[in-house]
Amino acid sequence: MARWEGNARGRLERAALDLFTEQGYDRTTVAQIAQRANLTERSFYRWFADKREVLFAGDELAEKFLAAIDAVPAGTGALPTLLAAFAVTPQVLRPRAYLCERAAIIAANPPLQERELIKQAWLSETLTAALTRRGHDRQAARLAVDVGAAVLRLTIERYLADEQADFARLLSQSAADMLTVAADAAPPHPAPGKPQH
Amino acid sequence: MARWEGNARGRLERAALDLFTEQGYDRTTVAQIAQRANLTERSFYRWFADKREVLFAGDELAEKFLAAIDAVPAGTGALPTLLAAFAVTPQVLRPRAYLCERAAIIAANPPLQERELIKQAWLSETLTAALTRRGHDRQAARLAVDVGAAVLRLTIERYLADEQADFARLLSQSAADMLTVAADAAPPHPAPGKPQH
DNA sequence: TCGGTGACGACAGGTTCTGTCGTCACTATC
DNA sequence: GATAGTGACGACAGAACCTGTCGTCACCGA
Repeated sequence: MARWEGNARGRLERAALDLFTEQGYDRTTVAQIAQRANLTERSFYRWFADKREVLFAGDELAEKFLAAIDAVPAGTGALPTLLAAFAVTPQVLRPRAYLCERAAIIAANPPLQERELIKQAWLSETLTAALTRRGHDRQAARLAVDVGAAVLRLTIERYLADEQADFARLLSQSAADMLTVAADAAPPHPAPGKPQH
Repeated sequence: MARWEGNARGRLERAALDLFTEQGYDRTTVAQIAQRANLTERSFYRWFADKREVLFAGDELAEKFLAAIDAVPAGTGALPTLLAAFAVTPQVLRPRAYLCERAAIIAANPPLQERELIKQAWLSETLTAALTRRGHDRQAARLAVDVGAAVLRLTIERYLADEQADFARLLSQSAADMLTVAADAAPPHPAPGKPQH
């Protein structure tokens, strides 16, 4: 047979991406993916925990973020720390063509969206833990991560929509927009130390 | 047989919750749930799309939020609109005992967490659409929803942790905390019209 | 030369979920 | 009342996902 060709994992990823694009996610079976990669269904499950995971391999983004957080000077606020870390995103971003093909597949399939969301949730918890280790209060850290994630989401949306965009510039623009939106919430209960006129 | 007992859906929910608590989510089969409810496996899938959905029925929260948004005066900012709507949460919140049992089951099972996340994501999109219909810019609406969701998450966490808590009070406290965290993000790039001293 | 290790195929089996069809209770209408 | 329509249900078959287990083959170090 076709054993020992090497890079079995990569062959499976490539076969899966192609088949998902050709005939849709739920109309392709794991057996088909394995067959195209010259492997058996059983071997697929040795490399990936389940059918969806073949589209979600790799934790480089989280690792980059954690390393970048470590590089931020101690004493920096939680949200500024995150925004500084997010600036490294372009270093690990795949080419736009790949991102778009993958995004189209995920957007069309609820099971894949579930996996995407749980990965994002895991990233949020990882970042929260990192901030907590740096001395931030747990609830404040989680709040900062959630707000930071909102900024990052908007930044990526704008980045994918604009071929020529500069990531760092979009990031600070989105942060500014977030500030505008957030400041709007002051009226109901005035912030301490900010007496009404 | 036990046909026509009535309230088949409710019997299935009760049986599922009990079995999940007794022996765990993945050690209970759909056939077992159906059997305890005096039904067949096939009937389970007539009431619920899949095994997980039995824990996630009901959209009262989203409906309440949408109605509350409609009641907010036109011209109100996106985030204040959301925070005002969130104040109706206690009206549809189940008893703490139920929430805790359910939360324990979900916390112990990744597949259920995925379903929880996708329901939250659906709620976010629903709220974003509602704000957009009210004339808000789409990106700004999404930003407000994400920030609002962060506030709501923190509020609910505090609410469940404190038996005597008043929801409205916790909500405005969390909003204030969010403002504190967000304002911290100003330094990197000064907001327009806010010259540095 | 030989034993250990890792990748793989082959096979069996459990569980989830869907399609299809026939049955039975309820209801409306004549 | 007889009749037809509708909805809930059971029974059966089957595809796809995922796991456990075992034997085989290539590679690597002693």
